Amino acid sequence: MKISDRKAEIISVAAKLFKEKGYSAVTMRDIAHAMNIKAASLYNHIQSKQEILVLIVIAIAQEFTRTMNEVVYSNESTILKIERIIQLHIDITLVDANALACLNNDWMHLANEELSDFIKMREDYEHNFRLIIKKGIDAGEIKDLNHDVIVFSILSTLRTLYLWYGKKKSPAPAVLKSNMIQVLLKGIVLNH
Amino acid sequence: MKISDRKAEIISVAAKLFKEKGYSAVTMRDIAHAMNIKAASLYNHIQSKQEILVLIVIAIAQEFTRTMNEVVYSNESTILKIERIIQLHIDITLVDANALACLNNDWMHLANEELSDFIKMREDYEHNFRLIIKKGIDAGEIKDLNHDVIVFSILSTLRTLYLWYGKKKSPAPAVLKSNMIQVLLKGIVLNH
DNA sequence: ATAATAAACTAACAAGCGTTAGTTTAATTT
DNA sequence: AAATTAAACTAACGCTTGTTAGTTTATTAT
Repeated sequence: MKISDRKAEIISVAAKLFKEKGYSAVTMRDIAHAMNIKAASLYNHIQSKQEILVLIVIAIAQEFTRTMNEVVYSNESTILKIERIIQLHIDITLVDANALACLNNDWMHLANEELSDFIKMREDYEHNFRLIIKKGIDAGEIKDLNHDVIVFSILSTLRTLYLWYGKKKSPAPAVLKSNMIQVLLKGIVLNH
Repeated sequence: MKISDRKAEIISVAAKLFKEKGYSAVTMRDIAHAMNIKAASLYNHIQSKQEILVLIVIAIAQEFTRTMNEVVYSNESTILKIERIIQLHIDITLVDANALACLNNDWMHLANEELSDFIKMREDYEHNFRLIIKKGIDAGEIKDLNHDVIVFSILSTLRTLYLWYGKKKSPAPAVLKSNMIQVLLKGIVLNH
């Protein structure tokens, strides 16, 4: 089941519109108009509006899941694991900020297996990240603060990166990464 | 122009539904059904679906604006200013998590003056927070890192607090505050 | 040249949308 | 008791929604 160029184009255009107005507020006629065709013509390439959302969201969710599974049980230090998760979010933000917006805002409009699959993946992702933090605390690498506060402070920053970094892509990715490591791991106050 | 109890109830119920599915996906019949009345009956209390959104979003946006204006030019230290902003977000999250979700996800469905007013308020808020950070860096209180990274790392954490803290309200607000100050200002790595 | 295919089109559908008009019911005020 | 009011109701409106059916057009393969 390969995805044709035209189908990929529809998905890309739809993702951009979904980011701007949300899945429910975007009509098939909106998507068609953005491609200079009629709404009915979209159905030569896709099966339904739902399918577009599924293809946008699930692909990215799987990419997050795959890398997280690779990181969580590796032999690296906690710091290095977190750095790899930061890198993961930056990479995906650079490649597909629009799809990330859909994943964050429109996942609840998935249905049936896709909805439960997504929720499972999201729960696992948070669970694994919490595991990394827990082990870091046990190993004396991370401060013993409330786990939720640590987990969601970092995750929410990474998850909403697309909101401000998606458009301008400044500073350069490498600078962004090192700055985020500084801010998220070592804080922002100067100790003198 | 006072808001009657019943009108407030509609706004509250709507905010909860908007949080779950987004403004566009929630119908007037959904809201009515959640109140055990018919959709047409809602119009005895409100003028339109739009008005509900406006009342939810603008009230909270103004509260953020008011406190930020109070903080930004005060004579406190940068650290204390940031702590007051953290407190502000925690307070509003505790009182009205649903409305915060609307503000974050559905503001783009505002129209006309309300839309431009909101965008102005949001820009001003970010601008003022950036100003706090800048002055903190100049004063040698804050590390000289990329301003956007600092601003959005903190803001995105505060803005999405409702996602995980809204329901459980654990840890207690005071603990949450001190932990967030720790994490956001001093980082999470142990230095030995 | 002919056939086959991909991808656009027009027209229309049933369902759902926000909203309005007019009416009924029940509580409160005079 | 009568009048007023608040807040529900039924019924319907014009419009938009996602989607289907059948047709036309242009490109590619034989």
